[in-house]
Amino acid sequence: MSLLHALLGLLSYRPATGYELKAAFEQSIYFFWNATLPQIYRTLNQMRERGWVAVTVEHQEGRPSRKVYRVTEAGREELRRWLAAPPEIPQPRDPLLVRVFFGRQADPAVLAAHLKMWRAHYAGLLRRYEEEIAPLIHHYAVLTGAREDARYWSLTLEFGRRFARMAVDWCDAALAAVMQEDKAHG
Amino acid sequence: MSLLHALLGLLSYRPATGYELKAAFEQSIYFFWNATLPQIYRTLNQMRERGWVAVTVEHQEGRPSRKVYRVTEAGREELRRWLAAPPEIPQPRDPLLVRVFFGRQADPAVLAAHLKMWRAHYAGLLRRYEEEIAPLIHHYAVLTGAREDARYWSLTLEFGRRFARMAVDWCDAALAAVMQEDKAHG
DNA sequence: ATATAATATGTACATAGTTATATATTTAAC
DNA sequence: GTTAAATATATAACTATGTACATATTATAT
Repeated sequence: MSLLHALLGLLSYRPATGYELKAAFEQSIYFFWNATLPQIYRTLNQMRERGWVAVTVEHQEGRPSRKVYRVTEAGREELRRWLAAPPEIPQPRDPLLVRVFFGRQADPAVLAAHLKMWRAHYAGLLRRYEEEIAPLIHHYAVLTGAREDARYWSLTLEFGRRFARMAVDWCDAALAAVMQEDKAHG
Repeated sequence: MSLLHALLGLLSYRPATGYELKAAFEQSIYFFWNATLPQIYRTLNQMRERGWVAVTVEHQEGRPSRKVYRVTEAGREELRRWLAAPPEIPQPRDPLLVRVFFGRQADPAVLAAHLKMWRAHYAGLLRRYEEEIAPLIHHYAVLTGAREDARYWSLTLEFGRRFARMAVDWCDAALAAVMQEDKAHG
């Protein structure tokens, strides 16, 4: 299960609470894996049951206690084992492509609007990669001295960039085709 | 729910059994959505409960009966409604990218092996698109006269082609980076 | 003749993921 | 001073998906 191992991986950098892990996700793993808070808390419980993380409850006067999770040696072993296991090929699932597939039965103008919205999302993602994520990786690499790690983070960022660029380009081509259809038959 | 509407879409071409729908999936929708047989049967039951499909049981002597599903007028309306609804942006989930992200903690040689396996998958998919899926679309378009539909099918095929090509290219770049790492520190 | 694969329809169980809700504190804005 | 947003930790209920198993027929290969 990738979520469990993604959490194990993040905790291998430093101990954290469930909430902090969710925040860490949103700046990194989010782009190729994500989880909601309830899912993270449930998975952390599973990890504790298996002895892969240990919990320290930090009591604070008059405030709810923080549950800080840290990876155990068994957890580090499990992470290494998982990293060496052959990767599963993901099953892509995209509702837009289903809509395009059956596009003949839809209004071309509506389909074009869908494509424009979808294109805007990936164009925005591309901008975010350049302006937010790339500097963030550099910042972390310099600040924490994780230069070796940063090389691998950059590889996944590069995947995101290429995917978003591909999505925008395909969308332009699809939009041209759909709008031609609209003119001819609408 | 995209699965339900993908089934509705496939049934809009012609009536079919659950088994036939699974086979149809594997030649088309499979590349951007898929479902197992149990899931298809369960969803067909839901669709029947909502009045979107009607079932004809074809009894055959000494053989188990075929349950042929056909879309109702209410079902066609639901499909049109769904096609016009704004598309959800999918959350990408790829275990390989999680492994690359934490790649610093793995053996570079093992990571390279993962990337090679992943690359081979997308290279094979690209070949399959050219040699199997593209001719299949042409075949269907000519045979059934669904030339208008075929344009939309081709748009989704083009997405698959571009994605696979991007995946192969990124993999080559990532492999070069990882193997350099292996030489330097392995 | 025998075995295997393909056709055909499911149930039961397990896993994964999302949405809604509850609670309480701290910080910033008005 | 009050309100709203962000921080922080969850539980419950629901939806979606996947794996294993059960059953029976037909066609094909050996």
